[in-house]
Amino acid sequence: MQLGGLSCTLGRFPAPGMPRFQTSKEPCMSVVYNPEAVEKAAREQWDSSRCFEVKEDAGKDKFYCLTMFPYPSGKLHMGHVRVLTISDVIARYQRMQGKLVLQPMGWDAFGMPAENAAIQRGVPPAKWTYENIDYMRGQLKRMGYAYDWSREITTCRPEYYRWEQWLFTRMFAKGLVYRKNSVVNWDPVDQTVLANEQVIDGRGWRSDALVERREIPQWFMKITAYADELLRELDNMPGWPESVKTMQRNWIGRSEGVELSFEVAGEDERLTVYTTRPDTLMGVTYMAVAAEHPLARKAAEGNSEISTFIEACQKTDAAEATLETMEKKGMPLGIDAMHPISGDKVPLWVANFVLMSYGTGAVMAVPGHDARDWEFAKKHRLPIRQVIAPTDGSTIDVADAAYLEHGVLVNSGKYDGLDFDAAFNAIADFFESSGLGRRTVHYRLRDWGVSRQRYWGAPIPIIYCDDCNAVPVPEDQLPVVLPEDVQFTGVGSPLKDMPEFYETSCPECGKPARRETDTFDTFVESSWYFARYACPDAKDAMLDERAAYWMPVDQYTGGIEHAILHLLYSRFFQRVMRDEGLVQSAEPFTNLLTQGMVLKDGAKMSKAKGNTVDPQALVDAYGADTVRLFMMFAAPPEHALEWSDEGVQGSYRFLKRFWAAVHTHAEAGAAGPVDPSILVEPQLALRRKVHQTIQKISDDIGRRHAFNTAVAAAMELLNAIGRFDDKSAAGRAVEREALNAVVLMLSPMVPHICNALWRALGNESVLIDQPWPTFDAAALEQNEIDLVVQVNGKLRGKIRVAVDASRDSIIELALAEENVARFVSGNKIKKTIVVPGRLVNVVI
RNA sequence: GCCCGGAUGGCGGAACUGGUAGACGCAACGGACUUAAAAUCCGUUGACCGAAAGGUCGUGUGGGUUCGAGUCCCACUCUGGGCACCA
Repeated sequence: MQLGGLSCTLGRFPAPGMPRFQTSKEPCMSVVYNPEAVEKAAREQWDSSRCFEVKEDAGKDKFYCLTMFPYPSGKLHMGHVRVLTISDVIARYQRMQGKLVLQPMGWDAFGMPAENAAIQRGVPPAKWTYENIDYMRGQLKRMGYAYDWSREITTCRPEYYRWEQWLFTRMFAKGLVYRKNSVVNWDPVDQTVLANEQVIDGRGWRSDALVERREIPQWFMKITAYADELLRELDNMPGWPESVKTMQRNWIGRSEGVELSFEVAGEDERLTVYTTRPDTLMGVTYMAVAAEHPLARKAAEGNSEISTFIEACQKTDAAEATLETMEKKGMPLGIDAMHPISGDKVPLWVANFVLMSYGTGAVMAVPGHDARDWEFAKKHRLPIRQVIAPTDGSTIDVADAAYLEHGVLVNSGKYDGLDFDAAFNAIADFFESSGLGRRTVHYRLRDWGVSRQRYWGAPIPIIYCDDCNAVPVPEDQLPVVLPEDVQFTGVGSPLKDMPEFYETSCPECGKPARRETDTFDTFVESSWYFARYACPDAKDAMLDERAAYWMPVDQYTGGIEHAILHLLYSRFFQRVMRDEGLVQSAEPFTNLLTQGMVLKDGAKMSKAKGNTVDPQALVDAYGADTVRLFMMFAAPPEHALEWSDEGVQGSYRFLKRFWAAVHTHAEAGAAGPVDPSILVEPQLALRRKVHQTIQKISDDIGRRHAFNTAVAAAMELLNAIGRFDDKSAAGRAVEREALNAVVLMLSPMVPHICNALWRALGNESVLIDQPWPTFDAAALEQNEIDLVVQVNGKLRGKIRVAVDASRDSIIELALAEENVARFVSGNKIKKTIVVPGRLVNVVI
């Protein structure tokens, strides 16, 4: 971004105060808008009164307003500014509604970027993180966000993460965590585990080596134990966007199906598969197993072609998107399974798209009625058999494409003629009665793997003992503190080279034992921080009774990119905490606002892409209010916002006009209260506009969260005030009421300038404690309104009618309108539609 | 590949419940002020036809429903997000 030129023209603001307008009462106020001075004064006022620090008060309506806390990446970026401003506007608006508003801030402080910085610049992750936090905290304060800083949380501090270690041990006791093998991306050159993000086109980002799938033992949390509740409760969450709920429903992916087993020639163990389409069972023409499947391994022993293929299968990363888009490859194993009903031989293949860790590691293939199976069968010339026909009797050819709909069974022996439900039940019954299978409910959702082979994370509180196996660290030995003074090289975790960290004794038998050196996924910290803000200083418990007061969060705001993982994990943790007796509510977030991303050059702003825009330069040039205003005005909050450097000036210009309008009015002297009974038409019109605008902005902010149209409405009103030229006492009273309303209504968005303008208008009170303005219905009343007249749906004229005009008199006026009459003349009117208050449509 | 969004002037967007498409702002152009520039103020600005009145077209593409569609339905195109180790 090029702001060098800007600072030349904008860096030299006129010195505060021009003698002509200076008053002794407000030394830094003048008709020249000086954002730096105005904002500093407001900040000092808020800081010294500590007005955003809140204490629980059972007698008051609480409002917990929260933003997804930032990762301390170095400095604020536009995405932060956008979401934090949205949340701040809501918080300040709710305060004006009389609520006791909690708006806390903290740091999602563990994560990979700190390790990357350590590798690149040799700074220890802890030092880098704490320095970033200090810098970014300063930036947030400069933006004027209404935070209760006394509740600040930093997740890399032991006093924070000790409680998630504690919860983990509680979950261990309840059987909600377990250890199993799972796949990671292994970089064979750097000898390290890579994040999916660090794999580019199947190669390690630094080493450029082909990444391998490797299985290692890892800890899992049983989120699937809550799958059904997490799914069902979505139906009772009206405060969440439908799109997010739909994404979560699909992610959880509940399906009802049948688990059934096939006999394998020469094997004792049967091969089990899960299917939601048992009705297509007679169409199975082959089966596929994962490369890691024991049957594949066994077949590879005497066959170098198969073992080469299996090796090749493992030379790929573990991301689902990769698996789904890569070329589907497979090889026959030379082993046959037996079809459980027909007894036919079904060839067994090994395939690269089947994963051992998902489900049973084996699938039955019905190429006639499954798109992926169809493609694979075509490629490998496997038979495709039609066993389902359309219910409407039409014919299809499975040689052209798989038929995916439910239908009637054909070519299925005794099951022929059955529909989906009947066939499902008949075949499920067959397996259940023969003991070879059973009906099951299956979830796409998998248990949450929380182990990370990284240094900069919270240590997993487990001790491995040769005799006692994996033992959780006892509560009185928590926290397991992550050493912060380490040599970080990037090859493996330094914890693995620190005997002083991992050497310990078994809590159960006392023998020498070894600590777990893996750390938690950073999503663990972000899955409960919202509750900890209620009682950040609680020493003896994860949460105390204050959490019951503040939770659930009334308004949660964050990026749509978190629609699934973070929000689902948080919903899971909230339930774990509930079952531990720590909170009451099952759901952590009552209302969710997912703000769109700030894009630059059509892509998400990220350090990795190098397309970030630094808000600091804008704040330096124009002040925080201009940046806040622009972010609110540029787009509705849910939309992606394509960043453009232009347009910020427009917001700045508006604030200058706003400032000048208030001061010009105030310089002219006092103004009394409005007496509606003596107003005449232009005064009534402005007053009507004022109260219309109050009505609109209240709805825009309070209900719709449409901050962009709220700003537009305020701009319109200010334009109307500018055109209003009435120096009479009544005129000045109306203008004063109008300006007071604009200041109040813009104050959540641009709080600093409004703080100053409120005083300039002669108000002695503190702006942030003012109630939100209410509109006067009497001021909205009108005698006449304009209606649009259409002929056959096309706009042909406008008429002005009395508000209470009858339908007949409206039609009469409409037909009399000159242009309308021209289009109607000589035609028979078929019908006339009158939409009260809007339009007349004459159909000819 | 699968799931969830989006597409409206030169640009960001408005139109909330199917009822005046383009509010508000940016940019551009013209004018005022100025020695000049910046800042500020005033005006014009969807395309086309017309002297004007007014008309025709127009909300990614192609169909449909309706008196009336940016909005609802069907089929596409392009594009953003997510896909379990970025946060």
